[in-house]
Amino acid sequence: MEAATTPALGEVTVDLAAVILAVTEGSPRVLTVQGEADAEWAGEAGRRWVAERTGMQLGYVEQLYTFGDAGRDPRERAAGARVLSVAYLALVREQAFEAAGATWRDVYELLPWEDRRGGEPEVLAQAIEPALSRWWLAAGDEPTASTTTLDTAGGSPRERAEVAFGLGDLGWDSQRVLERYELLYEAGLVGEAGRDAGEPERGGHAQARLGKAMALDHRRILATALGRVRGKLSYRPVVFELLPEQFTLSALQRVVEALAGLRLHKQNFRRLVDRAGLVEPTGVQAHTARGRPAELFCFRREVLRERPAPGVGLPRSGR
Amino acid sequence: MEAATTPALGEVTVDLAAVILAVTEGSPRVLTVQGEADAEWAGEAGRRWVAERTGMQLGYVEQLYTFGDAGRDPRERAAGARVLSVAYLALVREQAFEAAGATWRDVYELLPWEDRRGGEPEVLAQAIEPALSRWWLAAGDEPTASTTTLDTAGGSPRERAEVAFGLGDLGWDSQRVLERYELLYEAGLVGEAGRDAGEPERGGHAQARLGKAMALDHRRILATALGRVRGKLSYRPVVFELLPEQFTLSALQRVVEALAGLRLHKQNFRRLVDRAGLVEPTGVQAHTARGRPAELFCFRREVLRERPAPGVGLPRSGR
DNA sequence: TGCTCTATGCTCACAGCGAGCATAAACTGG
DNA sequence: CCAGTTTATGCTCGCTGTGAGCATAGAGCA
Repeated sequence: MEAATTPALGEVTVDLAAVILAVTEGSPRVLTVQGEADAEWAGEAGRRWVAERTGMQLGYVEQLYTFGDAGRDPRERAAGARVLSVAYLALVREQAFEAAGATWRDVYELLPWEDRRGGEPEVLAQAIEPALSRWWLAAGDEPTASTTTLDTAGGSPRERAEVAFGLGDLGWDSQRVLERYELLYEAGLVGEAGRDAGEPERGGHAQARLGKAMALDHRRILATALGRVRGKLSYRPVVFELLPEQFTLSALQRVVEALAGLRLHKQNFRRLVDRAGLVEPTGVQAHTARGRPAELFCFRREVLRERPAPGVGLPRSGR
Repeated sequence: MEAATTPALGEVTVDLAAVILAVTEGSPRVLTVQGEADAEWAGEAGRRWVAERTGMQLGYVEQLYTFGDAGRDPRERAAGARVLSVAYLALVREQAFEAAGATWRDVYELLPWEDRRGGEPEVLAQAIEPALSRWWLAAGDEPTASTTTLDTAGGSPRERAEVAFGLGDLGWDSQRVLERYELLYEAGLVGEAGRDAGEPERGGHAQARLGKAMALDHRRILATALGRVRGKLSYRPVVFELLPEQFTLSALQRVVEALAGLRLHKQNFRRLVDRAGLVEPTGVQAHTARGRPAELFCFRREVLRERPAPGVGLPRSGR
């Protein structure tokens, strides 16, 4: 690591990655766009950049993270340069599945352990817990990397795993998406880990890989994005970027649940968005297939002037 | 802006910026280090990179933001390339003022309107409010830029200013540091604005500039960092990265107050950190100059296993 | 009509937090 | 030694937010 003072000029390649999220039919979907582009992105130029590639009109856009780990892109070896990806997160409204040739992927097919709407997914107890505990036993109990930092819980592989996945009596923190993915990666439980290590494809008896792998480090980027959105839900009105102008409270709740990967208490959810002033009734009834018809609501902009952090506040421990 | 599809290879220069924060003698201080370096930073290599330049041992480090606006660096014109800075935020413990030639600067000399520990600073009512209202009157009431996004409050210059600075009966949100700086920049109230526009230095009768200017967009980066730290305070135990191993609750409170720029209710602060399980008593008394001696406490690591988001939770509206 | 399904209203209990009163333990100058 | 100052620490009151559940409303269907 003596390279720390190496000048970077000309040795770094920069590209852009956009993680576009939508919620369709009750499931979060992702569209990843990556490519070279001008460095400026956050403004209108970035919206156009994506629009050109996907034919979509982006709503909310924010910078997500800049990924630059060594070995994250095979082009590095080819070009002899570090490849840096500046990733952006964008939210778009529910829309046609196949928009202009773009292919949406179900987020929870890529990160199955993140969906707890149907209770704790069996992949956790069946595959993840036993594999992780085998891993931390093998890894020993020395704290990983930087003990200097108080933040990254504990430090020992075991403690990190327990906190990230809420094992034992610890609660599930829906925002720790990246921590979980990185643990699974370190423990070799996701396909990318073996691939990046240059292992051949595993055969039948091998450990089942969790979720579907993605190209490069796209799944890590997706995990970062999902964690970010989940966090943002509780203090910014980002959900409304994913919904049509008017919606029923149930629809709103379904979108929140889809992103959070949690089931929420219905009455309390209504009370929350109502009393927080996030929505206002339109007086119009939705025509529903079954059951009592619901009223349509819309986002109440004034809440931005009233509350410093308007959001839907997920429960602390999802179980 | 047809450049959106321009390939970036070779046209982008990347460097690193580190914003190092400490709290000394009750005031937050900043040390900015910028320079070319290897792209990988987050890990040990980055700590060494800073250690080489400043002789400091970093504690907590996280990636802050990647700055890449056009025109942010004069080298762009020279090199004909966009300059991208990947900025990191680091926290270090209270230490000698002059560490190995590094010069600390008082954060609130750079962003004076952010310090409300002595009540609302007079610069707000005296200079900022009148200048901002002149600005929004001149700017008209058309929503700025992207109305597409529901998030960025309101959109009209006036509403943005009112929300960011908590004008009228709106509350002060200590985290909106960047929003405030950018508004002042847009309104031409900080020195960098005129400089970047190529104006000559203002003479006597000109509008007084707010706070001390910094090179390039360092002050914007600092504002980003301060906002991030303030946010982090409430859900991560980052304060303890700035304090010695053992500390009195008053010392802890002073550091939090320094960062938040707010005065906190003493008894409630004690109750908070105590009942949240953030600290544990050591049984040792501190030898104080005056008043009843205080007990020394230390960070309680177990809290990381008990709470999903351990932090000190600042009040929503500081007034 | 009774059943199912979804929407909506309301209550209870408890935790968290803002504000303030009260006391404790050191030092100071008379 | 006492009164006054200063800082630390303990405790209470009241409001709000939130988790959990009971109950009712309104629509379609057998």
